[in-house]
Amino acid sequence: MHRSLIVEHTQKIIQLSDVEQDYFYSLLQEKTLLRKEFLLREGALCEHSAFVLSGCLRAYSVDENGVEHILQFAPQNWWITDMYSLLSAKPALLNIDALEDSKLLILSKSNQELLYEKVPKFERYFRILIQNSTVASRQRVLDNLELSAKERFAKFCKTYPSLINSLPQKQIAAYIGVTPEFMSKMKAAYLKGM
Amino acid sequence: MHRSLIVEHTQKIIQLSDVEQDYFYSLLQEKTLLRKEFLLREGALCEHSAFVLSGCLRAYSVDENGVEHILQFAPQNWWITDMYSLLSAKPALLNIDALEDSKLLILSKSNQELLYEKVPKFERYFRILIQNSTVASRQRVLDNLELSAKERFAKFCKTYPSLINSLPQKQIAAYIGVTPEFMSKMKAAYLKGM
DNA sequence: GCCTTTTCTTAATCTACATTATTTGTGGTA
DNA sequence: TACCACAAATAATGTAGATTAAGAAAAGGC
Repeated sequence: MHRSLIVEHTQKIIQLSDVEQDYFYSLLQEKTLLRKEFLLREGALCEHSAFVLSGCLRAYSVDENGVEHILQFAPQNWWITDMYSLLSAKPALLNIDALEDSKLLILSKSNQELLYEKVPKFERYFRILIQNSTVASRQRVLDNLELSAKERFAKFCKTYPSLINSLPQKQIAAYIGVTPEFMSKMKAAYLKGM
Repeated sequence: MHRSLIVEHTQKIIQLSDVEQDYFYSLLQEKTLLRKEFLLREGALCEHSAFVLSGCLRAYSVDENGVEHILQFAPQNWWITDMYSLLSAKPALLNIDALEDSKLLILSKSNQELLYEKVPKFERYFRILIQNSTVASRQRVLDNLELSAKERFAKFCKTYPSLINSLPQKQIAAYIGVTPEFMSKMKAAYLKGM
């Protein structure tokens, strides 16, 4: 069942034979992460990517005042990693931890390279995922430049309707770039306007 | 000479035979863009990527108040496109124009697909470029969340020292996300502190 | 089912940066 | 040589969102 989730995900992008599917799956390692447990800590070397089978993770950094800023949420069917550390082999700038108990499939960097070598189609699979990720993060840069906090909040609600109800409000505040206090204020104003 | 610039660029990432180089180059089309001329306008379909041989381009969007926000500068040896429009075949959200007279090599979407098919190594080439672009834009999201305008300015100076002197100050302001007036103020304070 | 910890709300005050307006400098061109 | 469009500097005023502080509500752990 775990297997079918990730296989379905790849099949949306590339066509794999049964043998290729088996080989891919053999390179993955199951892992359970409890709420608040870390997959990666700032300063460590990131040597894996993780595919989320259930639960939800987040990637974030902590600024000099101890405030957390969230780069990415990873609910079911999302990949998450510190791509900077993974590619450059330098210490991670990000923390990755679980917002709730989660099940993962781990792909190590070396297995990923093996995969590219043995099944070159995966170059395409990951290229397309990364393309989508680039489009999204570039759009987010623009959103931060041109939208007000209220507009970013409204856009988040529209883009990730399922996350709005499943995540603590303060986590969403740390994603859209406002304090929890201001987030609460915005939400109150938003509800009043309905 | 134009040819050697882009060939050198690919050779840093993948190894190509002479035949493959020739084939790649045959899919490219030279183009000159004068200062202020557009490569792409918001609302149009983006069907190309461009490699900059000389000069400098920028990708930006215009908000509801008519203010420009710059997503990317593309000086020599950079690729630029509206990846969202290119991939989704939906109208572009970005404008791309030249900040100075520029020479480009254009790769059409259909030629890029042909290239992937004929020389699969290019899957790797573009995957790696896009990975780097993702890392950079994700880091920029974090910078916008956790750094003050002054810190973003200082970081820009460190990251793109050559652009600081070649670009108008107001373009840099539109990139780091402040008004030209505040940019001027910051610069004065920055110079006083030296 | 209780206790602890975390999350959310409200409100007063504060500040980084925007807005508006005016002035000065500068390369292109007629 | 003067003109014009555009880039940059300076300064007064305005505001979105931060900070601080406190109490209320909800959720997790045992």
